[in-house]
Amino acid sequence: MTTTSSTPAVTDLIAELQWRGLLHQCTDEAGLREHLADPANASRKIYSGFDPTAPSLTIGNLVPIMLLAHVKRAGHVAVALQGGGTGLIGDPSGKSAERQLNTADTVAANVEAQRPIFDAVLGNVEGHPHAIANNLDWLGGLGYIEALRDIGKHFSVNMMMQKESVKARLENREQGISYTEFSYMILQAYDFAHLYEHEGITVQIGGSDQYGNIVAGTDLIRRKTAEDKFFAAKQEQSKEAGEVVSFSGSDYERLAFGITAPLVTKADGTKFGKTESGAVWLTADKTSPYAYYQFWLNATDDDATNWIKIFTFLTQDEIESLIARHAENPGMRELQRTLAQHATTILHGEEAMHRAESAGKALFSGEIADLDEPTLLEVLADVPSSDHPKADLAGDGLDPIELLKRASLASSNREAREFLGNGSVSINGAKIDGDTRITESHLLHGSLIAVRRGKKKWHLTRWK
RNA sequence: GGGCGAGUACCCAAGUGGCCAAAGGGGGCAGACUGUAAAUCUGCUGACGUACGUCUUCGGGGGUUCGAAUCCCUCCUCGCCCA
Repeated sequence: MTTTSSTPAVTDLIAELQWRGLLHQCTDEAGLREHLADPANASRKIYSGFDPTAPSLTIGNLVPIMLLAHVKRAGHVAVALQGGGTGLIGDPSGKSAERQLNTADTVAANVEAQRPIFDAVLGNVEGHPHAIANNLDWLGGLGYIEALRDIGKHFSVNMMMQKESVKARLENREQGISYTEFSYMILQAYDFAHLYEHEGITVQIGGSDQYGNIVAGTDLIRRKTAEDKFFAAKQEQSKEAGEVVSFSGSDYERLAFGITAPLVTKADGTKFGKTESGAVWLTADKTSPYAYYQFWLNATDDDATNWIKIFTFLTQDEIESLIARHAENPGMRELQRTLAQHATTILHGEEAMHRAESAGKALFSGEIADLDEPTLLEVLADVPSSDHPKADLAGDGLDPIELLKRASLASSNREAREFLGNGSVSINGAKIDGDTRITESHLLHGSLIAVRRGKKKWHLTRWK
């Protein structure tokens, strides 16, 4: 699906981000508009950085990835920068306490584990092929003396202490901040400068908590790179024209730009991307496509209204009419369903989305008894399972209390009785009570019994 | 270093000798309703037992008492005030 057609899906990146609610701050909006619209440079290179603090990324990190996707759709080149070097230091932004340093091996493994996520999301977006870089490639060999002389000289400690990420920690006497984390900003700024110099990357995007780091980068570029290249060119140009050399403020600003996206929130004020069972991850090993689909499907009306703009590529018209239809008949939950379908497809592909969708339909209706064996196994693929001897079902059969304990759906006899008394247990979709004996007649396809407790907790038992 | 105050279950919080496995709220689990929602209502919520019950728990340790979350001693932690 990757194409390089001359007419991009999105003609104005800034406007696109704006209506989607993805534009929070910009270092120089007018300048950036001009920069992106320059017909001589139709394709700008734009990057966002990702911290390898875990072997996967969470749904919160999806926002800057979606920003990169829009970059690509707008005909520019999207670059995902993995922080294999900066991850060894630790970003204090948004952190109230000093962090435990990860080992180099852990960081390297995390970088590897996160990489497929970028290909998964960006790979299917039309536009110029995206790129993935790792800042360990240039930070790893950076000498301390060299860094202090070439980079550190451009940073005022006074300015650094004013940055929100640092200030918060300086004001907190309990926590403080180590020199290591204090220096993080310098490294991230250096990344931008390096990418600017060597790769021609001119725009950095990120979450709103990254604004300080991003500005540090544009500042460094102005001080470091600009003084050599830009002004030499300008001087040459002026000499030819016989003019007196002069620099205006805007000359400085037009070199590199930063955009941030707002922090995605939930209408009820709780943290976005958390469920009862923890964070929502972007890899199937940590959050299955089924669970991922369910996360989006369970969005409230207000949240779905905001999120569908952020996490799908549907057009403004499509979204507006969808929201209108939803307002007429909210019970249909077409809005949530569309969000879940598109978001799941973007990350896990269409096939996985369909599987997740039909699994959800079967599991929530409870109508699984009539499914053929392959379908049943597929529907229950993400559900915990266990093996048991078939002989236990012979004769009188098995006590349902025992079954619940074996399926880890109850932790004691007392609890099991409570659930059975509540009418919250069903087998193969049919409710049972404490008197129901589990026998061979309950077996589906000769070897399977699906147990459900409550609405959402399933367990598959296999009998041999 | 001195003075005062506080530490109770997953969290907040009441309880100041027996009626305390410990009020109330939150959270959690489950049921009804519903849109796999929100709101609402109901039940459960230390553990184990069908149950009269048994065991463990009110910062740690020790003591007084027939009996302690509650009284005494001591230690620890936190907060506020003074040095």
